[in-house]
Amino acid sequence: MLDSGYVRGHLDEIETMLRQRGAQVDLGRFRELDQRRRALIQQADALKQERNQGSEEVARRKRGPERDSPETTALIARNRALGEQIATFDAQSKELEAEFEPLLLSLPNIPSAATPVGRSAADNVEVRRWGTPRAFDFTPQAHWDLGTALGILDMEAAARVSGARFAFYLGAGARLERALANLMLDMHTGRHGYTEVLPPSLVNSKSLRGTGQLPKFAADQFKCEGTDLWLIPTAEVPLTNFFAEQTMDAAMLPISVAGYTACFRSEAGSYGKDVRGIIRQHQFQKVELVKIAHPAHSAADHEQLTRDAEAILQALELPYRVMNLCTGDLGFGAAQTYDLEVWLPSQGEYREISSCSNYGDFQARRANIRFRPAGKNKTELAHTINGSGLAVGRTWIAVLENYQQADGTVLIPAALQPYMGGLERIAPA
RNA sequence: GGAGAGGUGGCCGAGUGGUUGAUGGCUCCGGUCUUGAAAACCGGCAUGCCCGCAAGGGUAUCGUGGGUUCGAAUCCCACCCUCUCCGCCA
Repeated sequence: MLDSGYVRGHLDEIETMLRQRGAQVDLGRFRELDQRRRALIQQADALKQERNQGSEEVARRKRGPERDSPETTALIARNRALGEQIATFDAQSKELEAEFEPLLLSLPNIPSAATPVGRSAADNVEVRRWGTPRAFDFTPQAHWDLGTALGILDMEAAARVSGARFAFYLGAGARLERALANLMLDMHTGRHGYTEVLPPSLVNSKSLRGTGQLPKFAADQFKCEGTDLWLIPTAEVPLTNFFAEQTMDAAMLPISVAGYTACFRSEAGSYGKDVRGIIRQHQFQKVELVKIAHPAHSAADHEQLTRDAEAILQALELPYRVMNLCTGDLGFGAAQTYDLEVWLPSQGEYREISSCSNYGDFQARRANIRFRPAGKNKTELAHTINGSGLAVGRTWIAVLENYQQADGTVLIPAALQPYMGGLERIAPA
């Protein structure tokens, strides 16, 4: 969420920003509601002041000889009348807030200066590249063919049991998922200084509002019928909201947490080539990294978190590149985002496997995440940063496709073998 | 799920209708003292919104939402959460 006073003072700038994002938001409506709202507040507050002074006067009289004088009675009557006027104003105010607040909550974050201006993913800027895509002397298979033939992936069963966009992982396939998650968590907690957190998979709507999924993106989430509970679309939601309504000591920043969870996204619709396989699922597993940062250091912390995610790809020896997302491709709440894209041989291109974003104070303002600067008593909004470290399902795909052999077997990357009970190769059962 | 107790500021903890945004303590910040530190002492220390260049002023907030009242942290209702006991369960 943006600061409403800031928006008021920077309408032109915000308009430019929205255009660069390709967003459609009616700022004229904002201006109108904001003006009416402030006028209403001024009138109501003036009446409330009058009433409060009246009540104090009544209290004073009640203690003295005038306690039941006609003047006192008249004063009480006048206050009652004021109360009725105030009630009218408050009702109007409430109605107006019901439109104003969602409008404010639906404004996306302002891209940071480090974010390139552009229309779409085609305008994202490549920052660096690691590894070289392997040269195949045979036509590499897609992960769904490989996985099905190896008996480690069963999408037909998932369609019967759950529906489209779910998967069963079997045998070495299930183990591979678990091994990847363990490798990632071990590296992040052991070498990168993150504290492991196992959060709830269901959160309330307040938390989703805190991280920015609500109110705008309700349709992308799964909600549990008859409750205020939602399946988390990413561990970012519980991990970030863990710090909601909290005031951190500046000396503790940045706070780094990592969690492995299932993620649930409704994402109903068609995605071209992604309708096949497990690139896009209603449920996938992910290791998520979250940092609560000092505003002065959040850019550096964002870089570090991105490097931490990259370290996993390097450990697995998977070729990837880092993209600095342009304004047109930037997520709703992000000020700057680095996407990590892993090489997928069957598609002959780099595909997103992690998204590392600095949110600035956008989420912190919604969730009220504060810190107390050293030497000061005043608290300030913290910055929040998060990123996948990594999306385990897509890492599973990358391992299968990049390590496949001509005979249809898949070699296990050296770093992963200890997590696979020493298994060096996945072959048909 | 049932019964009981309770939710107050960064933390602990007073406060059952009228200078209570809230006593006191702790933490923290500034200062005095000290070679330095500690201790002691003095002062300061919640947040949102509105007006204001600012100083400052106003308003709202004692789990959340309603209600009663001239006036609510205090009374009433609903909901949420925590704790204790029971039930159920991995």
